[in-house]
Amino acid sequence: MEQFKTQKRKRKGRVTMTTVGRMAGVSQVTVSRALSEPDKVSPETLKRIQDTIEQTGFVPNAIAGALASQRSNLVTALVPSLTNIVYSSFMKTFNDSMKEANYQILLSETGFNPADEQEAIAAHLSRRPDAVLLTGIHHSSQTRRILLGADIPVVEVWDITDSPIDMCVGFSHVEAGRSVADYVHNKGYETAATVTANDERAHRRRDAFTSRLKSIGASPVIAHDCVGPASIESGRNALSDLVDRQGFRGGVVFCSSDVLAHGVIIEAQARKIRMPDQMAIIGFGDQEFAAHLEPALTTVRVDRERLGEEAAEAILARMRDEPIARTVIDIGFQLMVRASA
Amino acid sequence: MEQFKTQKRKRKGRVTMTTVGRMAGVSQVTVSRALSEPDKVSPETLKRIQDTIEQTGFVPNAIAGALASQRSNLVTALVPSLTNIVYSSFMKTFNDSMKEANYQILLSETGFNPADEQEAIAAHLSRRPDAVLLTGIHHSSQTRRILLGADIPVVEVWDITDSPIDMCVGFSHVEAGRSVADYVHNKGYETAATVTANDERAHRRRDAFTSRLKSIGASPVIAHDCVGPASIESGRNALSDLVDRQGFRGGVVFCSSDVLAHGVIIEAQARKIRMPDQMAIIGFGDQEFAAHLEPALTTVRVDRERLGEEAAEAILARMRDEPIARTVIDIGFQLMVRASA
DNA sequence: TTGTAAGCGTTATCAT
DNA sequence: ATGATAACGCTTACAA
Repeated sequence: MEQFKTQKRKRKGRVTMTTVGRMAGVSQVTVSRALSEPDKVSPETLKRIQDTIEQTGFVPNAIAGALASQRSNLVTALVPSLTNIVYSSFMKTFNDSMKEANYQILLSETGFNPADEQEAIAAHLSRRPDAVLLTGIHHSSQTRRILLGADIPVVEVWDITDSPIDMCVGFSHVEAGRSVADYVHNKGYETAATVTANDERAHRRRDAFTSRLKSIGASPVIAHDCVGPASIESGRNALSDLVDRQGFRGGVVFCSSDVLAHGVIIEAQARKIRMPDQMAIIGFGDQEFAAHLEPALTTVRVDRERLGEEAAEAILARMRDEPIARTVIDIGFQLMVRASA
Repeated sequence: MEQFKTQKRKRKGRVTMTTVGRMAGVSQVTVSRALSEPDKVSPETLKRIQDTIEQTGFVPNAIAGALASQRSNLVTALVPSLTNIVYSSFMKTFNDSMKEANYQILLSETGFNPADEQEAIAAHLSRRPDAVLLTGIHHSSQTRRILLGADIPVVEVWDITDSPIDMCVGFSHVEAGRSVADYVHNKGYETAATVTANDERAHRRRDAFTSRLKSIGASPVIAHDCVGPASIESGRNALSDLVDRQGFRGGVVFCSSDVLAHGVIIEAQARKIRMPDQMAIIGFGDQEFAAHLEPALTTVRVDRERLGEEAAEAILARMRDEPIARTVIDIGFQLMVRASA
């Protein structure tokens, strides 16, 4: 049979509001309205439009929508690592809260150096997000500048400062390190060691811990700094190093993360070191497993779920043009004393 | 008339290519070219434009660019969970590979039910991504339809099928379950139990494991199914249940993830059960810690890093309009035999 | 209730 | 090498 192309197709026959409208016998605007303000469209028209949409599988073009309305319904976020549960746990609640308000999250990993961050932020801003979440408070001045120029809510998390770019939700790493030092001192541990991942904030906790102990007059702290990221393996290696090469003979070990502490515990067990009397272990983060290790891990709890929610709430409040009560929210931390120290 | 136009809708002084051009004494188009094809612009003009960009902190509007060019440089991905290392590890390499090709990733969590997925996919497609990654191979027919209608590369990962929507990178969960069963049988373990998280693919591995053992003529497998997601805690509870309530007296335990297996090991240790002779443990996933537990965990390794890379490569090849060698890539799995079983 | 028209800030296509 | 002009597919006045 002869087949005629009855339709002249521009572009692979993409379905737009215009085509939907044509099929439903209305104008493009009416289709737009049917989607965003259904009340303002007569029931019959609405029905016809909805049927056509269903039938064609039409999906509105949010890009065009964003360009026209100057709102992208996009929020971008930068985290140091996509695979680290510490960050993904607050991103999860942040994501959930924002999704509820109909925002999508564009997530990227920040490299370690500020130049990378700047590039990443520019890439994000080119998508014209309605808000931005950043992990950490140290940013280049150029970064701050273009962020301020974007004129959108910005929330910095997982650390705290008096002078945020816009808003800030986090806690003091220095205070956390000091608190652990005080606990250790009050418990009467004679000697202390640190096991620290390669992470700027972990370093700050370690330094605060060490200098607090020093100022209290305790004996010098032995330090093992891991080369890479935290892992069970590097925790085990760390204890081996402390014991075999640095002459650590017992006392307390403050680890920069629960994962490292876990590795230390496994290694100590393998070496038949009794915990906590011969060796006490303190972690950081209070991850899910911390309470369920043997011995249960003493650690510092940060409410990451709440952090994500507060960050979302801060952004949403600003978007609603609400008066902002506090632009800096300290969610604090809590020492979870368990069997290991 | 023209006087009115000028007064229309005055917005905040956003910097656009037009304003940059005005400042640099060229037209908007030339600014666009300076950014995308610098060679086609005279060195002096280029310099002037670049200076102006630097000075104004201009960030190109990718939304407008995407609308005009019909390419978003966006790829969207759907994973079951943002916090599960299993998924984040292949998303990391996928992300890295795509970023290298100048794509950004929009990531979302899929709920458990297919209706959620459909909604999520529609939301993603509205951003007009240049490609889509999905976790899993089971999708509603409407989902398949709008995905096909989008006419972009689609890759389904972490499972395998002969009839992918477009392309597929993964492995057979059924084969994995069977392999473990064969190993268990050859090792001569008399009794077996399973500890399984609430996850469709984990169920398939469990069922394949159980029915293979049955067909070989082994004694029935005792099963503990966790309510929530995998965790150390649920692993410990699982073993308690198996031993205290289901009368499991030893043999081998096949866990649906290394995390659960870890919990089982901790509980077994706490109960002074000797491993592997009294009780052998097998995990799934070969996560970083598996090799470093005591006893080191026997588990099934899936090369998640490679999976992410292959998925990216598949998408990129299709975008380059290269002939596609295989639309289904089986990356397989490998039994890592260690001390625990 | 529905439609018309003017953007939104780019890229693509031709001219010059 | 540079520019004018038309898309791109929507939203937002404003008109009917």
